[in-house]
This record gives sequence, structure tokens and C-alpha cells, in this order.
Amino acid sequence: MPELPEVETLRRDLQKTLPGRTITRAEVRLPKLFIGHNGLSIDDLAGRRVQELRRRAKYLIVDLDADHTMVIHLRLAGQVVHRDSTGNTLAEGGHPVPAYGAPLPHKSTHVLFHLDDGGTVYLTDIRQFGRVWLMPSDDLDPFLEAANLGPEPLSDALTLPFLRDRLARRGRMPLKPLLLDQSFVGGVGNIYADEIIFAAKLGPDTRAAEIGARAARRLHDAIKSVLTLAVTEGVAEILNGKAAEWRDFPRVHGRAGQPCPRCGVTIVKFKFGGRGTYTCPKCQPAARA
DNA sequence: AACTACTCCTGGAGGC
DNA sequence: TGCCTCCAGGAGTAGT
Repeated sequence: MPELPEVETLRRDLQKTLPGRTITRAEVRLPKLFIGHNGLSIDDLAGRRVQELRRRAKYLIVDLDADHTMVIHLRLAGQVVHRDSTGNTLAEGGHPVPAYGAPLPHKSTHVLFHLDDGGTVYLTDIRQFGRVWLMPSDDLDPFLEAANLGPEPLSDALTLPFLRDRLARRGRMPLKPLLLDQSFVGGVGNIYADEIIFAAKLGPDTRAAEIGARAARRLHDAIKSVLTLAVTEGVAEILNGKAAEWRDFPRVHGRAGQPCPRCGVTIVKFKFGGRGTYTCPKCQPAARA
């Protein structure tokens, strides 16, 4: 479910509530979700104190003491909620099912972290695709290396020349699957791919080689601006990807049948590369302009 | 090497 | 209401 902005928003919220807390006990109710490196088990989380939360692409990284590191990937439907000892929510993010505020644990709550102040962090995932890894901290870099992630789109690593070079190397690949390829840039998913392509006035089927200098600049700007808006405005956290009439986001994704916010032509939905894809048929064809 | 199809799952929405 | 079909924001793997 969550893409870069959702994971980053969750990270920022948890960074305010978790560091300094010690995990007294962790439970895994669905064993396949937990992967321990070097023989580590879920029980090895007991006694570990949270130091810092970081993010790489869609991976949430939890630095623990004693040189342990936990990594969480929410995939399509993962949700994380931190509640205090009285049940008040301190931080939450990810997939909107079960609804925020619903009683926890839910039947799809597969991992629980009990904290030293009586609070609890719940990992709920109705589709069971999410994963939690526990590893010695030295294993983190090789782990991320193996994931073959492209640059962080909001970092200085993603410059216009870098983007143009990458586009040139993937000439025949259509733009949408390219953006979804985590080795191209890290963290973009289906919603933000549609939003970025719309903002850049390109088509999902535009091939990388057809993206000229001006279009590449629009694409670069769109990647930065769309993701920045989602993170800084908290758009992701509020909407969880569901189009809302009352808010101008997402601008095309999930809005089939509604007027394009730029030109008024009806937004269409179709399958592209196996993924639901939303575009404005009028103002998104200009690959070379 | 580059790209496609298939796979892991369950819940919610919409049609009848 | 109930039953059915389809769809879902990810990514690893096997196959071409």
C-alpha cells in the first residue's frame, strides 16, 4: 500500500513517539511475516531500546540498541499504529483498512510490540504481504544493497542529468513501469506514478527515449514537487490514496469519470502494465514538447 | 540484460 | 440481504 510519502509521514510521526522506548516483548501471530537474520528470533526484540527511525524508498528502518536493526516493509496493505497504555493513538499510518481508530488488535494484526510504558505498536496487514526483518546492524547495508534501490527521489542524488542518463539507458521502456521500477528511483508506487506523469504532462506509455530535454525537466520537477507536496502537506496521511472531492489530491488517480483539474476533459482509467492507470486523454500526450 | 507474467493474500465495492 | 466477480497503493521469481 504505502508509497514513499506514506512511509515518510509514518516515519516522522513514529520518530516523535518511539525513540527512547524499550520493547519489553514482541509477538508474531503469523510467522511468515517475520524474518530473522543470523538466527535472530522475535524474542530477541525483548529488551531492545528504539533509537531512531529512518527510511529508504518504501522501507522503514528502526535502529535499536545493542547493534540490532529492524526493517519493516508494508507492501500493499500494511498498517502501523502506536497506542499508549490507555488506547490513545500516538501515531498511525499505512493502509486505511481496518479504519483508523478501530479496536486493536484486529484479526489481521500479525505483529505486536509491547513497550515499557504500557504502550503498544500494532502491525496489521489484511493481505499478509508486509514483512518485518530483524538483523544485526551490520547486515543493513548489504540488505539494502540486495534490494537494488534507485536514488531517493527527494534527495540531491536525483538530479536532472542523472535522470536523463537513466532515461537514455532504458530507452524502450514506457514511463509508467519505469517509475514503478524501484531500481530506477526508489519509493514511487502506482498512485504517485500516475500523479507524477500527469503533472509532467506525459503519457504512461511514453517511451523513455522519446522524452526530450524539456519533457525530462518537467518529469524531474514533477517527481520532486508531487512527492514533496504529499510529504509536507500530510496529504498522504490524511487521504491514504483515496481521492476526495474536497481536496485537490490525487489529481487524476482514482478519479475516472471526473473532469481533469487542468482542462476539464473526463479522466479515463485503463490497465497499463497490469496496473490500474488514470490519465487525462487531452493534456497528457506531449512526450517531445 | 531487459522485460513480461505470475504469485503471494483478504476485504471491500459494485452488479444483480 | 446474499451471492458473485472484480479489483486493490508491492515486489520477488520464473520464464521468454
